[in-house]
Amino acid sequence: MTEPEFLAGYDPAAYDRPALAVDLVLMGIRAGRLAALLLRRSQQQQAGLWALPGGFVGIAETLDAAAERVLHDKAGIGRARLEQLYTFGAVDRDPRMRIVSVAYLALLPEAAFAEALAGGAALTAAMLVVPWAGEAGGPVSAETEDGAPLALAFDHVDILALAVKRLRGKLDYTDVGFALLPEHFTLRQLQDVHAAIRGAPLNKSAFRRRMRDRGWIALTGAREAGTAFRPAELFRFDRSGQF
Amino acid sequence: MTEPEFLAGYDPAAYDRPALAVDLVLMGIRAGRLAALLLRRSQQQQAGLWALPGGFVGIAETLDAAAERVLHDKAGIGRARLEQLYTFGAVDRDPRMRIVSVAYLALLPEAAFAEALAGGAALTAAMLVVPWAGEAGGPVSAETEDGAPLALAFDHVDILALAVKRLRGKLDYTDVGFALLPEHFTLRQLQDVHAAIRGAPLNKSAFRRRMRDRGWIALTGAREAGTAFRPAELFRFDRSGQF
DNA sequence: TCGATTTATACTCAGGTTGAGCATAAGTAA
DNA sequence: TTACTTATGCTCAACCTGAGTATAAATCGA
Repeated sequence: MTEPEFLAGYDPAAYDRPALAVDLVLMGIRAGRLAALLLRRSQQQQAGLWALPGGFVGIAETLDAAAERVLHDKAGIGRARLEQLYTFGAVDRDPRMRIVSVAYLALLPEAAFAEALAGGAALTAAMLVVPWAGEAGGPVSAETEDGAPLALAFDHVDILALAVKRLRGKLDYTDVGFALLPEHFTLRQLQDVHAAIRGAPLNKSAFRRRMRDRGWIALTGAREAGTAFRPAELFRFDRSGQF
Repeated sequence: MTEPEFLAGYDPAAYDRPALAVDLVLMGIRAGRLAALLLRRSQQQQAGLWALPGGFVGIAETLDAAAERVLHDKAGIGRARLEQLYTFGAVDRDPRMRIVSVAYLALLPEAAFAEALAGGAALTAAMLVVPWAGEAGGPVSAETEDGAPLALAFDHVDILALAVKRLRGKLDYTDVGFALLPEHFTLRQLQDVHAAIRGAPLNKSAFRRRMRDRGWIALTGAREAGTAFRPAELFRFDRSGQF
C-alpha cells in the first residue's frame, strides 16, 4: 500500500484479491452453559456441517456494517453488542476460493438467544465444551444440548475457540457479563454467567462483594418474583460506575 | 459466504472486492519512551506525511506471511514478535480506493529498533505521547525525539492508539514486556519498559517482588558491567514459568 | 587507602483484597 | 406454626500491594 508499487504504476485492481467476508459468533447462555448459534449448511461444499452465520463485505460497506447486516439477515436478530474478534486468513480455509474472514463476537441476552433460535429452522444452539486448563482454556468443541457432537465447517471451530478465550479475558474488566443478561438480574444470575464463561465455579461471597464494591451495578428496588424461597434483589447494570 | 448467494448462482469474483492490506506497528523503546517506526510518504497521496509500513496481501499469501514480508522488505527487519492487532475497514480510510487493512503489532528489542532506524533513510522513530487517563489511555499523538509533532497519514493515528492500548492490556499477563528487551536484562530495565508502556511509574519493591514471584525470569548468574555503582543481576526470560 | 556516593537488594509493616465459613433474613409449602 | 431453601450480611485468616528503611556492592575522589 506504499511507494514501490505506485512508482511502478501498480494497479491493485489488476491483481487477484482475496474475497473478504465477516463471520459472526453469536453467543449466549443456554441451560446455564455458554452457547453459540450455528447454521446448517445445505450447499454441496461442506453440506450438513454447521457454520457460523457470515457474508461478504460490500465494496462500500464498513466491516461493522457488514456484521450488522449479517446479524439481521442471516440470524434474524435485531440488536446485539457487536465487537470485532480477529481476522482469519489461512489460504485454504475455504476450499471454494480464497476468503479472508473478519470474525465478530455478538453477545445476546438469554431471551434474545432463545428467540433467535426459535425463528430460524436451520439454526441450532451449539453448547461449547471448553476444558478449564487455566485462564486461556483448552481446545473448544461444540455439541448439541443433548451432548451429541456437532461437526463444524471450515475453520469455525478455531473461531469459536478464540471467541471463548476473548470473552474470558475481558470478563473481569469489562461489561461483557452484563451483555448476556436481561436488563434486571440477580447477583446469582450474574455469578452463573461468570461461571459459565470461566468454565469454573466462583466463590460466592467474594464474588458478591467484588461486584457490589466495583460500582457497576445498582439496586432497582424490585425483587425477583415467583421464586420458591427468599427472593433476591434485582440489580441493573450501571454504566456510570464504569470510570 | 453462505447459502443464498450460492443458490442464486452467485459468483463473488464478479463483484467489486475491497483491496486487502496489512499495516505494521513496529514498536520499541527509545530514550526510555515507547516509540514506533514510521515511513515518510513520497507519493502524491498524502506525500510528506508519515505512515506505517504496509503492503497488499497476495492471493496465495497468509495474513501473517504478508506481515512478515512487509517486515523484511519495507522495514528491513529480520525477525520480530508479530501479532495481529485489529482490522480497519472504514470505507474512506484511504482516498485512493477501498482498502481494508489488517494491522499487526511487532515488538522489537531496543537494539533491533535502533538498527532498523539506521538502515532506512525514509524511516523515523515516532515517540508516542499517550496521556495516562486510566488503564485505557487517552488519544495518542506522535512526535519526533525533539518533541516536534509528526503528521500521520490515513487513519494511522488510530492504529497507533489501538496498539498502545493492546500493549497495555497485555502487559500484566503476557510476555510482551520481554519482547522489548535484550535477552539479558536487569530488573530496573524491565521496570523501565513496563513504566514506558503504562505511561505511569511503578512501585519499585512491589514490582521486583511480583516479577520474581511470578517465575517468568531466571538469574543468569552474570551481572551488569560498566556501571558506575553496584551492578545489578542479569536475568533472562524463562518461558517454562509461563504455565 | 578510605570514605562519600549511588544504585541494587532484602526486610518489615500497614492496608486492602480474597477465600471460606457462619449467622440471620425472607419467602413457600406442608 | 414449622421445616425448608435461598439471599444477604458479618467475621477471620491468608495473601498481595504500596511504602519505607536497612544493608550490600560497586566507583570515584581526596
